[in-house]
Amino acid sequence: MPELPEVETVRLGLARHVAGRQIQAADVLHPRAVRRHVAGAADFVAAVAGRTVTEVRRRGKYLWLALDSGDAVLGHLGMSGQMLVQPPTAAAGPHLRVRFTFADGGPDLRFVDQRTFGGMLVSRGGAELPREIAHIARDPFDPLFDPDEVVAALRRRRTGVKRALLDQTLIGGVGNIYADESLWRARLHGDRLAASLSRPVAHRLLGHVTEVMTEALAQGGTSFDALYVNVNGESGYFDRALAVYGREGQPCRRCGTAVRREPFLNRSSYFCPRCQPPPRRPGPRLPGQSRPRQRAAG
DNA sequence: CGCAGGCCCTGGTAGC
DNA sequence: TGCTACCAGGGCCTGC
Repeated sequence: MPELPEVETVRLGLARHVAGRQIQAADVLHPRAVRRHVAGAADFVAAVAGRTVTEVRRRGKYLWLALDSGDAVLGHLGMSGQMLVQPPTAAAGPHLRVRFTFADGGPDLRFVDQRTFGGMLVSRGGAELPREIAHIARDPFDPLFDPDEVVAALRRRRTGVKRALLDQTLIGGVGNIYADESLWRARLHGDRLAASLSRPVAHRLLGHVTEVMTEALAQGGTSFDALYVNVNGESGYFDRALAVYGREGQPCRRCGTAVRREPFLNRSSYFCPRCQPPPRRPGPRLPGQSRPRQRAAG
């Protein structure tokens, strides 16, 4: 699933293959792909036609093409989105949602998204930073990312530390995979109350977050070639390096204890029950804490 | 305002 | 074989 390292890999690919080129036209093949462009698909298309891509930028899991008009084509890959650079003659796959052709007659940019959680919009005047994502916090790859500030904010949260890590208004770019991996490295259970972490422990956790995503980016960077801007939907080459995510029942790489999977926010958390002991709960159950599977009412 | 949880969506797969 | 249920899950939205 595309998290920060994967999105940054895509950004690098787009910067290489799309920056500096003039868009000839855009074609929206599925309305849901531009559902967040409230002015509609026709307006989206009109806003990009004839514009030149000046830069490709990113914050957290969002990325955008800065245009010479001052606008931006803002995109999010969701769970299954891909930005593919393909020859205009390449056949359209079943999940092609938006296609951009270029005035130079070179490769198209194609937004392909099976599950349609992703999408695009044109942000007016958003070339520098789209206002639509002003609430997204800086991510660890951002030069202005301030660990002290994030640690302070984290320690103000009265919720589980994993929930806090996934909150994009606190820290950008962390998803389920890297949250679990970071917590394993820090030997912390995700249900630990964020506010209960000491300042040094919180700093150490943040260091692991940065470290694991940096390592993943280094792996992701190896896996795209000239005409294919990699996302590949899966975890990429980094999946073989994962310590806990997706490894239910397999031995912890540190202590050999079987990795456990538990329901978490209608998805899963993976952790080592020995290295990452669940917090004791003397009082009422912590909200958001893992609990046995419950069926939704209805 | 902080926080919890529902919902959106589809293809692959497990189970019956 | 064909059906159902489940799974992946980021972010927006609502409600408390």
